[in-house]
Amino acid sequence: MDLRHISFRLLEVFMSVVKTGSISETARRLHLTQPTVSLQIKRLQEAVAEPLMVMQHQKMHVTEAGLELYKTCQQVFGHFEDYQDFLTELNGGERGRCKIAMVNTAQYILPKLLGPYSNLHPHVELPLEIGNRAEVLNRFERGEDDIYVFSHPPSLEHAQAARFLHNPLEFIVPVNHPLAQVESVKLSDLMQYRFLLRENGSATRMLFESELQSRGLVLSDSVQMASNEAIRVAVSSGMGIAVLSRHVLAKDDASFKVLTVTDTHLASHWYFVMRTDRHISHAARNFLKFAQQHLEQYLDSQWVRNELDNLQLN
Amino acid sequence: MDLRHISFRLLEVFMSVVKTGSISETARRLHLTQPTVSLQIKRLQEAVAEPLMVMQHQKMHVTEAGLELYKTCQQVFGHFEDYQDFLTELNGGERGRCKIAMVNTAQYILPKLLGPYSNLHPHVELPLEIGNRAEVLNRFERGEDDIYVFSHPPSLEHAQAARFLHNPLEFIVPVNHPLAQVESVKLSDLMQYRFLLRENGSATRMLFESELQSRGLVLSDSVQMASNEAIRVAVSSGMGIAVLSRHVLAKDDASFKVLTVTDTHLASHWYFVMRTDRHISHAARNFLKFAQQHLEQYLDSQWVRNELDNLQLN
DNA sequence: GTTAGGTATAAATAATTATCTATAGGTGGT
DNA sequence: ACCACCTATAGATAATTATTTATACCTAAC
Repeated sequence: MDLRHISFRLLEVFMSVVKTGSISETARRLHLTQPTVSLQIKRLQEAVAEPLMVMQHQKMHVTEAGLELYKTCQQVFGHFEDYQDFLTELNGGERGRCKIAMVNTAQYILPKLLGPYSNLHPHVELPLEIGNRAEVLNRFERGEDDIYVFSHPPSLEHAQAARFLHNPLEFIVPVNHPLAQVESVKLSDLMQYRFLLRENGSATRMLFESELQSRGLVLSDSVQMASNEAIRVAVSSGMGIAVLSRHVLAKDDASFKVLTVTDTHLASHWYFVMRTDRHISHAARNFLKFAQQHLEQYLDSQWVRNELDNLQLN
Repeated sequence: MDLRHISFRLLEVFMSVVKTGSISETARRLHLTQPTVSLQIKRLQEAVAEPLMVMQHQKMHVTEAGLELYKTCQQVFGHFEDYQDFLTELNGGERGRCKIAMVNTAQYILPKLLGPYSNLHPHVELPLEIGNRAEVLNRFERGEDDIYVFSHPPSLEHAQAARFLHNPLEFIVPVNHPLAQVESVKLSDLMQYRFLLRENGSATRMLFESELQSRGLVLSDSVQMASNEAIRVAVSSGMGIAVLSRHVLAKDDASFKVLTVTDTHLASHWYFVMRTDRHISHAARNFLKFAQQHLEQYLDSQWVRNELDNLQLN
C-alpha cells in the first residue's frame, strides 16, 4: 500500500462513492464528471493494491477491503474535524498560548490583568518570564515570547510599543529617618543619604540616574540590591533610602515613609512591546484586546494610559 | 483549512520536521533537498492557514497549531497502519469473506470441508447460499458469489470448473418394499413403482431422466418433492422409491434399503465453479487451496477426485 | 430489442506538485 | 570578523494529477 500520492480529496470522493453506491451520483454531487470519479477510484485501488468495490446489479458494491478503508477514512476525517475545531478555538482566542516576558517591577501590576484574563480563557496557556531589563531585552532579540513588558521603551528595530500605564516613582525613607518628619524636600536634600538601588540597567535606576546627571547631582553612597522587594524591606529596617515605582508600594504600608519631593517628578510608563516581524499568536492578539478593553477596570484607573490601539495586530 | 490537495507524503515530511526539529536534517533523511522540504512545510501551512512552526535558536520550533496537527497525524497514520495490518491478514487468507453458493445436495458434503476451514481461519466470513440448480446458476450469472458448487458442470462462458468429488447415485426403497428382499435388479424393473423426485432442473433428476430417455424407459408414476430430506423420509415411510446421491444417505440408516441395480451406474461429480472474469478474493483462493490439500482428509477418500489444480487462481 | 442509466477507457489538456540548483540572508560559535 | 550551518526564495523543469469530451460497453427495464 503506497499512500504517498493519495490526497484527502481522493478519500472524500471514495467515501462518497461508498455512501451513494454510485459513481455517477457521486460525480453529480461533487460537481465532477463520471470518468473523473471513475479514474479516482481506479487510482485509489492501485495505491491500495486491492479491489475496493465491484459492480453488482448496476450498483457499486464495496468489498471487504473497501469497507475497512471506508471505516478508516471515517476515523481519519473525524480526527481532522477535531483538529478543525481546535483551530477554531485557537482563532477565537479560547485556546492557545501567549508567552509574556516582563521586567521585575511589572510583576506587581501585570497579574492584575492576567488573573481576570486567565479566568475568562482557562484553556489559554500564559507562561510568564520575569527578568531584569537586560534579560528581557535579550529575549526580545531572540523573539522568544509573544509580548514583552518594559517600563522604558526600547527603541529597537522590529519593535512596536504602546503605553498602558503611568509609572510614577516615589522616594521612600525609614519611618525613623530624619526626613520622615519633613513635610517636603528637594532632590538635592537626598544626596547625602545612602541610596539602595537596583542593578545597572534597571529602568528605575536608569531614570533616576539620568535625572541626577542632568541636574548635576551625585550620590554620596549607594548599595546595589537584587530586587525591589529586598530594597523595600531594607529601607524599612533603616539601611538607607530608595526610589521605587509606586506600584511596588502597598498603599497602607506603614513600615516606611513616602517623601514629598517638590522639585522632582520621576515617572516612566509601562509598555507592551512586540516584534513587528513576527507572527502574532491569536492568544496574544486576544490578550491585548482584552487588556485594551479592561485596563481601567483592573488597574488603578488614575494611572491608566490606554494607548494600545497604536499596536498593529496583524 | 483546506486539505483537498494535501497528500500523505506531505504529512510524512511535516512529521519528520517536527521530530527532527530541522528542515535540513529531514531533507537528508528523506533524500530530498532542503528547499523541497521548506516548500512542503510552507504549502502545508497555507493549507492549514496557520503557522505550524517558527525558527528559534537555529531550530524549527513547533507552534501550538503545529503540535496539535502532529498529534492528529500520529493518529491518522496509526489508523492507516491498522488498515495495512488488515490488508496483510486479508492477503494471507486469515481474514476476509468467501461467499459460496451451492445446490441443495451439496449441503451434505461441503460442511465437512467448511467446518475445519472455518476453525482454522475464524476471522474469515463464509456466507453460504443454498438453492436449486436454477437459482445457483442465476447467482452465477450475476456474479454474486466467489465460489459455486454444482453436481453438473455448467458449461458457460466465463466459467471455470474443477471436479473434487465423485457423486454416485443410489436407488432406495422402503424396507418393507417388495424389492427390498431382492438381491439385484435391473433399471427396467423399477419403472412400475412410484418415484419420488426433486423439482425439474435438479442435477440428480436431470441425470436420472436423461438415463431413462437414452434407455427408452418411462416412469409410470412420479411425485415431486422439495428437498432430498423430504424424499428420504417419504421413502422410509413407504410413499415410493427414489434415486438419491449417496452422500445424502447416512451409512447406517436402516429406515430404507439401497438397491443393487446391475445394469445402471448413475453418477456425476461435484464441481467447484468460478467466474473467470471476476477477481478472486484472497479468502476464496485460500479456501480452494485448503480444499485441494485436505479433500482426502475430510471427505470419504474413496470418492475424492481432486482436480482442483485445474483452476486458474489469478 | 430498444432505451436509459451506469461504468470503463482513450486521448488531450490544464493545473498542480515535486524537485532541483543557485542564491540570499540569518545566527551561533571560534 | 569569519566560518559553518540553517532557512527562505527564485527560477526552471520534470512528473503527476485533475478534469474534460467522446466513446464503448454492460445491464436492467419496458
